[in-house]
Amino acid sequence: MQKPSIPKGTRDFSPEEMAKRNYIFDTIRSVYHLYGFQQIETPAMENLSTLMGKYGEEGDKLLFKILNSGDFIGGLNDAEKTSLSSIQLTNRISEKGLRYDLTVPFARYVVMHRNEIAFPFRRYQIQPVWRADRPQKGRYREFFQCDADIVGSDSLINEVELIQIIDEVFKRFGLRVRIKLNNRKILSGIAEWIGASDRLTDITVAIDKYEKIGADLVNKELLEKGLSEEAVQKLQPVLSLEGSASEKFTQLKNILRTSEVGQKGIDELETIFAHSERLGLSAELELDLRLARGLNYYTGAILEVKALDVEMGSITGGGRYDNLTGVFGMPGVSGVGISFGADRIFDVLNQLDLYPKEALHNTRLLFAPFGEAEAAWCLPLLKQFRQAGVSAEMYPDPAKMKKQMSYADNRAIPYVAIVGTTEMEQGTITVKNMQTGEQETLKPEDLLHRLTQ
RNA sequence: GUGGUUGUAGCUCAGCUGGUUAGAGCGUCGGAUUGUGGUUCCGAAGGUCGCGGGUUCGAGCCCCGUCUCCCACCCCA
Repeated sequence: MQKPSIPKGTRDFSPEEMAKRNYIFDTIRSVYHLYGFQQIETPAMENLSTLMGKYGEEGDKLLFKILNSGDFIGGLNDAEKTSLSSIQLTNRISEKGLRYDLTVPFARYVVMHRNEIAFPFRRYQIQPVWRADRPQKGRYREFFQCDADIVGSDSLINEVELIQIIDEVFKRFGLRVRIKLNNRKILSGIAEWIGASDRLTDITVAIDKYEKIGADLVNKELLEKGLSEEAVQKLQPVLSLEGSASEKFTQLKNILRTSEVGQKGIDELETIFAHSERLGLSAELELDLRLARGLNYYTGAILEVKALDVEMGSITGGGRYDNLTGVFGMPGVSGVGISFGADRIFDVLNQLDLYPKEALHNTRLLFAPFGEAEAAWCLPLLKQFRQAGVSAEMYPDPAKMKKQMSYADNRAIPYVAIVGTTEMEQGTITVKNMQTGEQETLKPEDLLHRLTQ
């Protein structure tokens, strides 16, 4: 018999891990509700035609494809079997794929349900997504995203609200973060200004690495991508802008004074900054002109969140996309959204051990009967405690007290109710506090009262 | 997808230049203790040495392939 295993980049979650993960999901969910977002779910698999071409060439490669059911090879003749390229063959034998993110399926959802939706539509969605990426620390092939989007509204107030949500969620986690903001329109303006409008994607991909690899290597990459020496030189003062957001805005306005789109981007960000500063934030809010983000459907504000106290990639991302539903035949709908990376947040909270004790809820009371008669006597009590909201369980087998005690110890159950013939006769329970080791004999209703105070 | 690295008990790891029956700690289970856990003592179970092939009288160790883990790219949560 072969040892069992699970696919590369996937994980099992133990009860303890699930308690922690649910704490994360519950926290995010309750903040979403607080801000008036409604939950939807979409299927794990989508038609490949929905997914392909939405994430760029790289993204298409990372899609998990599902083999057609039945005799998927039957429709091919012998010549096709040998002559088709693997891409052509894929198109013939696979027409479904696992979702790569939640945003594109959401766009598909909005188009299909446009007549039922009241716009502006504030929806959230917490589901797993799959990417055929090579796994690494903080990178899995199956992971959860926690998306919130607002579609059908151009207002920058939506961006401000999403930033408030991010701030509130990380405040509740007790995690210090920096929210980095930029705007694709500013990046367009910069590309225009250095005379390389057509190279926007290459520029954004390169400068996105600035923090990691430094100015020299970014410039080297830009030159390799075919930008002129002059254009790269012209870019330098923009990339190295320092100071507060307002100082950066002042300088940027001057640099991009001839670029209409650039000015628009600056105006948008200034509005978002002004509102956010007025409302107040616990997190740091930073204008980062080197922030670019890969997903090429973003058209306006873009944002990313970094944890301050631990080394980890971005733990939340988002931005505005002006025409995501356009590819599904519904033009003119603007949306803006964020996505919490639950799996990375999980890793970060683990490293810093930031879980509140009460979040890792557990059985509070274990009934430890000496035999079957005692167990039967305990059953109604068990029900009574549960009805009063005390999470309780009973050791079901007639086992030695030592074994029942070590079970309670192992499960970290704080109270054990010991019931033997003496207790049954007297109608009492002997309760042991597992932390202090103290033990006393009480009437069941007194114990119940104590545990529900 | 490219390059590198790793894999021995449930976990963390030893294992000599290739040489008899592959070890330790922790954990698990049983007992010391038939009404009491966390400490202590005694004992036991648990391994096709990731998988497949090769070299050799002989392979955990050498060679090839493959899978996995981790790291750097690519990209991203």
